[in-house]
Amino acid sequence: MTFKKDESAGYVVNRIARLFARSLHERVAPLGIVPGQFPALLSLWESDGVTQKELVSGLDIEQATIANTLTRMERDGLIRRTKHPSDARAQQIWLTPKARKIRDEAYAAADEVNAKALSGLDERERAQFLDYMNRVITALHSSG
Amino acid sequence: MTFKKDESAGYVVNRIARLFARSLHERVAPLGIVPGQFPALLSLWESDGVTQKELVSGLDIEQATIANTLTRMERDGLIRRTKHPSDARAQQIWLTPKARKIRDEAYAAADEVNAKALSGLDERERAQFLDYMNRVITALHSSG
DNA sequence: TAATATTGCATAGCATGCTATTCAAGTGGA
DNA sequence: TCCACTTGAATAGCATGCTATGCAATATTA
Repeated sequence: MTFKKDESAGYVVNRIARLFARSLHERVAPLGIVPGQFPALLSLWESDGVTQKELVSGLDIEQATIANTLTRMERDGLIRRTKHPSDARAQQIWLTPKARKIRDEAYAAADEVNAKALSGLDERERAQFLDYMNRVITALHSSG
Repeated sequence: MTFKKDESAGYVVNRIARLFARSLHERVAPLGIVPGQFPALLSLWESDGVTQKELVSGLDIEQATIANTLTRMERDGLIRRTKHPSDARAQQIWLTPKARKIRDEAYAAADEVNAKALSGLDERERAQFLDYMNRVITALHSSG
Protein backbone atom coordinates (compact mmCIF):
# COMPACT_ATOMS: atom_id res chain seq x y z
CA MET A 1 0.00 0.00 0.00
CA THR A 2 1.42 3.28 -1.08
CA PHE A 3 0.80 6.67 0.39
CA LYS A 4 -1.06 8.93 -2.03
CA LYS A 5 0.41 12.38 -1.76
CA ASP A 6 -2.27 14.01 -3.82
CA GLU A 7 -4.92 12.77 -1.46
CA SER A 8 -3.06 13.79 1.65
CA ALA A 9 -4.45 17.05 2.98
CA GLY A 10 -1.17 17.89 4.68
CA TYR A 11 0.87 17.33 1.58
CA VAL A 12 -1.44 19.41 -0.55
CA VAL A 13 -1.68 22.21 1.99
CA ASN A 14 2.09 22.47 2.14
CA ARG A 15 2.23 22.67 -1.62
CA ILE A 16 -0.41 25.39 -1.73
CA ALA A 17 1.27 27.42 0.98
CA ARG A 18 4.51 27.45 -1.00
CA LEU A 19 2.74 28.46 -4.17
CA PHE A 20 0.98 31.29 -2.35
CA ALA A 21 4.22 32.48 -0.85
CA ARG A 22 5.98 32.42 -4.17
CA SER A 23 3.22 34.30 -5.91
CA LEU A 24 3.03 36.92 -3.18
CA HIS A 25 6.79 37.23 -3.13
CA GLU A 26 6.88 38.11 -6.82
CA ARG A 27 4.24 40.76 -6.42
CA VAL A 28 5.50 42.51 -3.32
CA ALA A 29 9.22 42.37 -3.97
CA PRO A 30 8.96 45.60 -6.00
CA LEU A 31 7.49 47.27 -2.90
CA GLY A 32 10.53 46.37 -0.85
CA ILE A 33 8.78 43.84 1.34
CA VAL A 34 8.56 40.07 1.59
CA PRO A 35 5.70 37.73 2.53
CA GLY A 36 6.93 37.05 6.05
CA GLN A 37 6.53 40.71 6.87
CA PHE A 38 2.84 40.72 6.02
CA PRO A 39 1.45 39.64 9.35
CA ALA A 40 3.39 42.33 11.21
CA LEU A 41 2.62 44.95 8.58
CA LEU A 42 -1.12 44.23 8.55
CA SER A 43 -1.18 44.65 12.29
CA LEU A 44 0.97 47.77 12.32
CA TRP A 45 -0.96 49.41 9.50
CA GLU A 46 -3.96 49.19 11.74
CA SER A 47 -2.14 50.50 14.77
CA ASP A 48 1.51 51.07 15.46
CA GLY A 49 3.35 52.33 18.51
CA VAL A 50 2.69 48.97 20.11
CA THR A 51 5.17 46.74 21.91
CA GLN A 52 6.46 43.50 20.48
CA LYS A 53 4.40 41.63 23.03
CA GLU A 54 1.24 43.37 21.88
CA LEU A 55 2.10 42.70 18.28
CA VAL A 56 2.76 39.04 18.93
CA SER A 57 -0.48 38.66 20.87
CA GLY A 58 -2.51 39.46 17.77
CA LEU A 59 -0.66 37.05 15.52
CA ASP A 60 -0.27 33.30 15.46
CA ILE A 61 3.47 33.41 15.12
CA GLU A 62 6.05 32.78 17.81
CA GLN A 63 7.72 35.66 19.58
CA ALA A 64 11.17 34.65 18.41
CA THR A 65 10.05 34.60 14.79
CA ILE A 66 8.52 38.07 15.09
CA ALA A 67 11.65 39.38 16.78
CA ASN A 68 13.76 38.27 13.84
CA THR A 69 11.28 39.59 11.31
CA LEU A 70 11.23 42.97 13.06
CA THR A 71 15.01 43.11 12.94
CA ARG A 72 14.91 42.63 9.19
CA MET A 73 12.10 45.17 8.85
CA GLU A 74 14.15 47.71 10.74
CA ARG A 75 17.14 46.95 8.55
CA ASP A 76 14.92 47.44 5.50
CA GLY A 77 13.62 50.79 6.73
CA LEU A 78 10.07 49.65 7.37
CA ILE A 79 9.92 50.22 11.11
CA ARG A 80 11.67 52.14 13.88
CA ARG A 81 11.78 51.13 17.51
CA THR A 82 11.71 53.60 20.40
CA LYS A 83 12.10 53.14 24.14
CA HIS A 84 8.89 52.37 25.91
CA PRO A 85 8.01 55.31 28.18
CA SER A 86 7.40 53.25 31.30
CA ASP A 87 9.03 49.84 30.80
CA ALA A 88 12.70 49.72 29.97
CA ARG A 89 12.43 46.12 28.78
CA ALA A 90 9.92 47.00 26.09
CA GLN A 91 10.02 49.10 22.95
CA GLN A 92 7.40 50.73 20.82
CA ILE A 93 7.30 49.78 17.17
CA TRP A 94 6.52 52.47 14.60
CA LEU A 95 6.04 52.24 10.89
CA THR A 96 8.20 54.50 8.75
CA PRO A 97 6.65 56.67 6.03
CA LYS A 98 8.00 54.18 3.53
CA ALA A 99 5.97 51.39 5.10
CA ARG A 100 2.84 53.56 5.27
CA LYS A 101 3.18 54.52 1.66
CA ILE A 102 3.06 50.98 0.29
CA ARG A 103 0.05 49.88 2.26
CA ASP A 104 -2.54 50.10 -0.46
CA GLU A 105 -0.32 48.49 -3.02
CA ALA A 106 0.46 45.67 -0.64
CA TYR A 107 -3.23 45.08 0.03
CA ALA A 108 -3.81 45.06 -3.68
CA ALA A 109 -1.01 42.55 -4.24
CA ALA A 110 -2.43 40.22 -1.60
CA ASP A 111 -5.91 40.58 -3.05
CA GLU A 112 -4.56 39.76 -6.48
CA VAL A 113 -2.90 36.59 -5.28
CA ASN A 114 -6.03 35.49 -3.50
CA ALA A 115 -8.13 36.29 -6.54
CA LYS A 116 -5.84 34.30 -8.77
CA ALA A 117 -5.77 31.36 -6.39
CA LEU A 118 -9.54 31.30 -6.08
CA SER A 119 -10.26 32.00 -9.71
CA GLY A 120 -11.37 28.44 -10.29
CA LEU A 121 -13.98 28.55 -7.54
CA ASP A 122 -17.32 30.32 -7.58
CA GLU A 123 -18.63 32.40 -4.69
CA ARG A 124 -20.27 29.54 -2.88
CA GLU A 125 -17.21 27.34 -3.26
CA ARG A 126 -14.91 30.06 -1.98
CA ALA A 127 -17.01 30.46 1.10
CA GLN A 128 -17.00 26.72 1.64
CA PHE A 129 -13.28 26.53 1.11
CA LEU A 130 -12.66 29.15 3.80
CA ASP A 131 -15.15 27.45 6.07
CA TYR A 132 -13.42 24.10 5.64
CA MET A 133 -10.04 25.65 6.31
CA ASN A 134 -11.28 27.25 9.46
CA ARG A 135 -12.64 23.93 10.64
CA VAL A 136 -9.30 22.31 9.89
CA ILE A 137 -7.53 24.97 11.93
CA THR A 138 -9.86 24.33 14.82
CA ALA A 139 -9.28 20.59 14.59
CA LEU A 140 -5.51 20.93 14.42
CA HIS A 141 -5.54 23.26 17.38
CA SER A 142 -7.21 20.77 19.65
CA SER A 143 -4.62 18.94 21.70
CA GLY A 144 -3.59 15.40 20.88
CA MET B 1 -10.44 49.71 4.86
CA THR B 2 -8.68 46.96 6.69
CA PHE B 3 -7.42 43.69 5.34
CA LYS B 4 -9.23 40.75 6.87
CA LYS B 5 -6.67 38.06 7.54
CA ASP B 6 -9.22 35.42 8.40
CA GLU B 7 -10.86 35.83 5.03
CA SER B 8 -7.62 35.78 3.11
CA ALA B 9 -7.05 32.37 1.60
CA GLY B 10 -3.30 32.89 1.53
CA TYR B 11 -3.11 33.85 5.15
CA VAL B 12 -5.23 30.93 6.26
CA VAL B 13 -3.35 28.45 4.09
CA ASN B 14 -0.06 29.55 5.59
CA ARG B 15 -1.49 29.09 9.06
CA ILE B 16 -2.78 25.62 8.25
CA ALA B 17 0.48 24.53 6.69
CA ARG B 18 2.35 25.50 9.85
CA LEU B 19 -0.13 23.66 12.04
CA PHE B 20 0.17 20.55 9.88
CA ALA B 21 3.93 20.70 10.00
CA ARG B 22 3.95 21.12 13.73
CA SER B 23 1.58 18.25 14.28
CA LEU B 24 3.49 15.96 11.96
CA HIS B 25 6.77 17.01 13.54
CA GLU B 26 5.58 15.92 16.96
CA ARG B 27 4.48 12.55 15.68
CA VAL B 28 7.46 11.61 13.59
CA ALA B 29 10.23 13.00 15.75
CA PRO B 30 10.30 9.73 17.73
CA LEU B 31 10.97 7.91 14.45
CA GLY B 32 14.05 10.01 13.83
CA ILE B 33 12.65 11.90 10.88
CA VAL B 34 11.25 15.37 10.26
CA PRO B 35 8.45 16.62 8.01
CA GLY B 36 10.72 17.98 5.31
CA GLN B 37 12.04 14.49 4.69
CA PHE B 38 8.60 13.12 3.89
CA PRO B 39 8.49 13.91 0.20
CA ALA B 40 11.83 12.23 -0.41
CA LEU B 41 10.97 9.31 1.83
CA LEU B 42 7.60 8.67 0.20
CA SER B 43 9.29 8.56 -3.15
CA LEU B 44 12.19 6.40 -1.99
CA TRP B 45 9.96 3.97 -0.14
CA GLU B 46 8.34 3.30 -3.48
CA SER B 47 11.61 2.97 -5.30
CA ASP B 48 15.15 3.78 -4.33
CA GLY B 49 18.42 3.48 -6.16
CA VAL B 50 17.39 6.53 -8.17
CA THR B 51 19.45 9.60 -8.91
CA GLN B 52 18.79 12.97 -7.34
CA LYS B 53 17.50 14.21 -10.66
CA GLU B 54 14.99 11.39 -10.84
CA LEU B 55 13.92 12.01 -7.28
CA VAL B 56 13.47 15.73 -7.91
CA SER B 57 11.45 15.10 -11.05
CA GLY B 58 8.73 13.39 -9.08
CA LEU B 59 8.47 16.09 -6.44
CA ASP B 60 7.46 19.73 -6.55
CA ILE B 61 10.48 20.89 -4.62
CA GLU B 62 13.55 22.58 -6.00
CA GLN B 63 16.72 20.64 -6.64
CA ALA B 64 18.74 22.71 -4.19
CA THR B 65 16.24 22.05 -1.43
CA ILE B 66 16.29 18.32 -2.06
CA ALA B 67 20.08 18.30 -2.15
CA ASN B 68 20.20 19.84 1.31
CA THR B 69 17.51 17.56 2.64
CA LEU B 70 19.39 14.52 1.33
CA THR B 71 22.55 15.71 3.05
CA ARG B 72 20.68 15.84 6.35
CA MET B 73 19.08 12.46 5.67
CA GLU B 74 22.48 10.95 5.06
CA ARG B 75 23.77 12.54 8.24
CA ASP B 76 20.79 11.05 10.08
CA GLY B 77 21.41 7.59 8.70
CA LEU B 78 18.33 7.43 6.51
CA ILE B 79 20.01 7.15 3.15
CA ARG B 80 23.33 6.19 1.56
CA ARG B 81 24.63 7.42 -1.76
CA THR B 82 26.64 5.30 -4.18
CA LYS B 83 28.40 6.13 -7.41
CA HIS B 84 26.22 5.90 -10.45
CA PRO B 85 27.46 3.02 -12.64
CA SER B 86 27.57 5.01 -15.86
CA ASP B 87 27.58 8.70 -14.97
CA ALA B 88 30.21 10.01 -12.61
CA ARG B 89 28.24 13.20 -11.99
CA ALA B 90 25.30 11.32 -10.60
CA GLN B 91 24.78 9.14 -7.56
CA GLN B 92 22.23 6.55 -6.64
CA ILE B 93 20.24 7.13 -3.48
CA TRP B 94 19.45 4.16 -1.29
CA LEU B 95 17.38 3.88 1.83
CA THR B 96 19.06 2.38 4.86
CA PRO B 97 17.36 -0.40 6.82
CA LYS B 98 16.57 2.20 9.46
CA ALA B 99 14.56 4.20 6.93
CA ARG B 100 12.79 1.10 5.64
CA LYS B 101 11.89 0.03 9.12
CA ILE B 102 9.96 3.17 10.00
CA ARG B 103 7.90 3.31 6.84
CA ASP B 104 4.66 1.96 8.19
CA GLU B 105 4.85 4.02 11.33
CA ALA B 106 5.52 7.13 9.28
CA TYR B 107 2.53 6.43 7.06
CA ALA B 108 0.44 5.94 10.16
CA ALA B 109 1.66 9.21 11.63
CA ALA B 110 0.79 11.11 8.48
CA ASP B 111 -2.60 9.44 8.32
CA GLU B 112 -3.22 10.40 11.92
CA VAL B 113 -2.44 14.02 11.30
CA ASN B 114 -4.68 14.09 8.26
CA ALA B 115 -7.44 12.36 10.17
CA LYS B 116 -7.18 14.82 12.98
CA ALA B 117 -7.14 17.79 10.63
CA LEU B 118 -10.17 16.55 8.75
CA SER B 119 -12.07 15.34 11.76
CA GLY B 120 -14.51 18.22 11.51
CA LEU B 121 -15.48 17.41 7.93
CA ASP B 122 -17.65 14.59 6.69
CA GLU B 123 -16.78 12.43 3.70
CA ARG B 124 -18.36 14.68 1.14
CA GLU B 125 -16.74 17.76 2.60
CA ARG B 126 -13.33 16.13 2.64
CA ALA B 127 -13.60 15.27 -0.99
CA GLN B 128 -14.69 18.82 -1.77
CA PHE B 129 -11.88 20.26 0.27
CA LEU B 130 -9.31 18.26 -1.67
CA ASP B 131 -10.99 19.15 -4.92
CA TYR B 132 -10.91 22.85 -4.07
CA MET B 133 -7.27 22.65 -3.10
CA ASN B 134 -6.38 20.97 -6.34
CA ARG B 135 -8.19 23.68 -8.23
CA VAL B 136 -6.31 26.32 -6.26
CA ILE B 137 -3.03 24.64 -7.13
CA THR B 138 -3.95 24.66 -10.79
CA ALA B 139 -4.88 28.33 -10.66
CA LEU B 140 -1.70 29.31 -8.86
CA HIS B 141 0.35 27.39 -11.34
CA SER B 142 -0.94 29.32 -14.29
CA SER B 143 1.44 32.08 -15.20
CA GLY B 144 0.70 35.69 -14.29
C1' DT C 1 14.08 45.41 51.41
C1' DA C 2 16.47 41.37 49.81
C1' DA C 3 15.58 37.21 47.46
C1' DT C 4 12.76 35.20 44.00
C1' DA C 5 9.81 34.94 40.14
C1' DT C 6 8.10 36.80 35.99
C1' DT C 7 8.29 39.22 31.78
C1' DG C 8 9.96 41.46 27.32
C1' DC C 9 12.94 40.74 24.05
C1' DA C 10 17.18 38.87 21.82
C1' DT C 11 20.01 35.07 20.49
C1' DA C 12 21.45 30.37 19.30
C1' DG C 13 20.75 26.65 16.62
C1' DC C 14 18.17 24.15 13.53
C1' DA C 15 14.91 22.81 9.42
C1' DT C 16 12.82 23.98 5.20
C1' DG C 17 12.45 26.50 1.16
C1' DC C 18 13.97 29.56 -2.60
C1' DT C 19 17.14 31.73 -6.37
C1' DA C 20 21.58 32.09 -8.23
C1' DT C 21 25.96 30.27 -8.89
C1' DT C 22 29.71 27.00 -9.26
C1' DC C 23 31.92 22.98 -10.67
C1' DA C 24 32.92 18.70 -12.53
C1' DA C 25 31.57 15.42 -15.91
C1' DG C 26 29.22 14.30 -20.32
C1' DT C 27 28.00 15.36 -25.09
C1' DG C 28 28.19 17.15 -29.62
C1' DG C 29 29.98 19.52 -33.33
C1' DA C 30 33.72 21.87 -36.06
C1' DT D 1 40.52 16.07 -30.92
C1' DC D 2 39.31 20.28 -28.90
C1' DC D 3 36.04 23.63 -27.67
C1' DA D 4 31.61 24.84 -26.38
C1' DC D 5 27.32 23.53 -24.47
C1' DT D 6 24.64 20.91 -21.29
C1' DT D 7 23.67 18.54 -17.19
C1' DG D 8 23.84 16.51 -12.27
C1' DA D 9 24.71 18.01 -8.01
C1' DA D 10 26.67 21.01 -4.44
C1' DT D 11 27.15 25.49 -2.42
C1' DA D 12 26.16 30.33 -1.13
C1' DG D 13 23.16 33.37 0.70
C1' DC D 14 18.81 34.55 2.19
C1' DA D 15 13.87 34.30 4.46
C1' DT D 16 10.74 32.15 7.46
C1' DG D 17 9.58 29.34 11.15
C1' DC D 18 10.34 26.70 15.41
C1' DT D 19 12.15 25.46 20.31
C1' DA D 20 15.21 26.50 23.88
C1' DT D 21 17.87 29.76 26.34
C1' DG D 22 19.88 33.95 27.96
C1' DC D 23 19.54 38.38 30.00
C1' DA D 24 18.08 42.49 31.90
C1' DA D 25 14.25 44.87 33.93
C1' DT D 26 10.18 44.59 36.58
C1' DA D 27 7.13 42.70 39.93
C1' DT D 28 6.21 39.91 44.00
C1' DT D 29 6.80 38.00 48.32
C1' DA D 30 8.96 36.45 52.45
